[in-house]
Amino acid sequence: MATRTRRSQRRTEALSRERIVEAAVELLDAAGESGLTFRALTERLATGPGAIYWHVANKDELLGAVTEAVVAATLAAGPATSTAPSGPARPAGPAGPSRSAGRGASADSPQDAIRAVALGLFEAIEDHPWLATQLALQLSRNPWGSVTPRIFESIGRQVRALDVPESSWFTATSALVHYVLGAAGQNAANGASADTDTGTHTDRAEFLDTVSSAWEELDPEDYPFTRAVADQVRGHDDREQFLSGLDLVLAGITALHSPRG
Amino acid sequence: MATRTRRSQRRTEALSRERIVEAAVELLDAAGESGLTFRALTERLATGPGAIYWHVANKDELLGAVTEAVVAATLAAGPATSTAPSGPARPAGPAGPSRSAGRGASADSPQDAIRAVALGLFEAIEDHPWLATQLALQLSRNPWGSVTPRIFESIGRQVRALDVPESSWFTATSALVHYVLGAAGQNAANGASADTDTGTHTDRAEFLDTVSSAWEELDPEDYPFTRAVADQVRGHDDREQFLSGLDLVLAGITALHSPRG
DNA sequence: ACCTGAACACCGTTCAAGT
DNA sequence: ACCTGAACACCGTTCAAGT
Repeated sequence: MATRTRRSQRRTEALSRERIVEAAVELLDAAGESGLTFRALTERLATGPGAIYWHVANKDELLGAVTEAVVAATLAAGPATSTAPSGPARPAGPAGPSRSAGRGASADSPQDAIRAVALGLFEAIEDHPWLATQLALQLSRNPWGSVTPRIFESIGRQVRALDVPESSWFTATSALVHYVLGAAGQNAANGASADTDTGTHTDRAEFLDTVSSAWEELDPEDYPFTRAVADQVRGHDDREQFLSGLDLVLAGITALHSPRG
Repeated sequence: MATRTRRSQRRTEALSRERIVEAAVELLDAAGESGLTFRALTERLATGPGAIYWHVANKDELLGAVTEAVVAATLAAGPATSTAPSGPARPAGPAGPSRSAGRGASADSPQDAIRAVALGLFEAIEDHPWLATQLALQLSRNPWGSVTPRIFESIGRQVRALDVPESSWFTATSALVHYVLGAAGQNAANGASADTDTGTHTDRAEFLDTVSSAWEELDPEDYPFTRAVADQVRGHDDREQFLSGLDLVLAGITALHSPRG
């Protein structure tokens, strides 16, 4: 239920690949991965399945197109021009005071530029939790598609600007991309995670609390580290945590490669 | 076709959760994610769906159990008892002094221990490509399950041994875990990747060649970096590449935290 | 307690037919 | 060229019924 927003312009616009992709994003955002079905799509677009299949080969291709569209928009725009009122702002968190601070102004150092790209992807995944899985699939299964090169390029250019020797470009860029996508993805699904056998989590704080508590109850013999770390899970600010990890990888790159530590 | 291996002990053993998990792993290994269906499972186990549902709540729980079983076996065993010397040792980055070297002998430094755990997961994903996606899902959607703590613990203990200050345990361990899972996952699907609109790839060398060629044909204006890096993709050794990236993250950790660089 | 198997609701995809 | 919509094969899941 509740999946019946807009249904206005039935035949105002003709069907097109773009309109299909747009509708698919809306369905994914509203109901997650399982919300995107050809049934729901035909209903929303007021057509039959055949019409959609004329513009798109199959569901996999549609998911690819959807992912590419969101990534392209993200990397073109940079991080949050923060789309106005999407929910109750951000949890704010104790986070850093200034940090990359600069909103409008483009980053000045390569490190800052990488942070900006990373934050852009982080926020895109935050807004579209389904994106994490799709990106992982694109990266591994379809590296010749356009989304992998796009992400690689936007981060790799800055790696080059870091004066990393060319022989290490691929390794350094890969490490950054894997961290960014992994960490952002982990953060993602939490927000909208549905019910599970453990209970139902409405908001993120409660979710983290559940995780933290579960970890604290692990066997002290087998899980001393995880137990010790459980408390850090509870209070942490996601964005902060994400950027700290990124700085770790950046530090590794400069430590191994930079002329000057 | 060809999915009809063993069908011997129809009623030799009673149905059990373990037998179901075992059969599920076999199906996943043989035919990938889409190969695991309750139909195929009932056929292989010579029962009806109801019997399976008596031991397992639903497909998600089954996938969770399957993932946990493989991870538990992997982390208990350590990396490849296996497959002889694959490739020329390590690139010997400038990093640590002695490097691991040791095969049989359990790792001596925390870095080596982390490399061992990482390699174990790398190889598990290599053997079970479907594991990459499942692990990502477990990490993000189900961190209170047992697989997340298990991975976290095995890597985190070594982070602690690295004399990282406690306030950074979570960040450092997260960065490592994300890198390991992301990089191993990227490597994974390639091996068995089926056909796509670009063609059909039987073996890995051909796959990499396709990717490399596709990247070389990108617009020089928009993708200078990716084009420049395309060649490195072709020749590289996966394991090598994987360990280099890991060393990058390790270098970042020691650079930021270690009493001694 | 454990298993059977028919049945249900739903899914991606096809295709002859229309305009 | 673009769209319709019935139909197909298949899926996860349920449940009355058996032992």
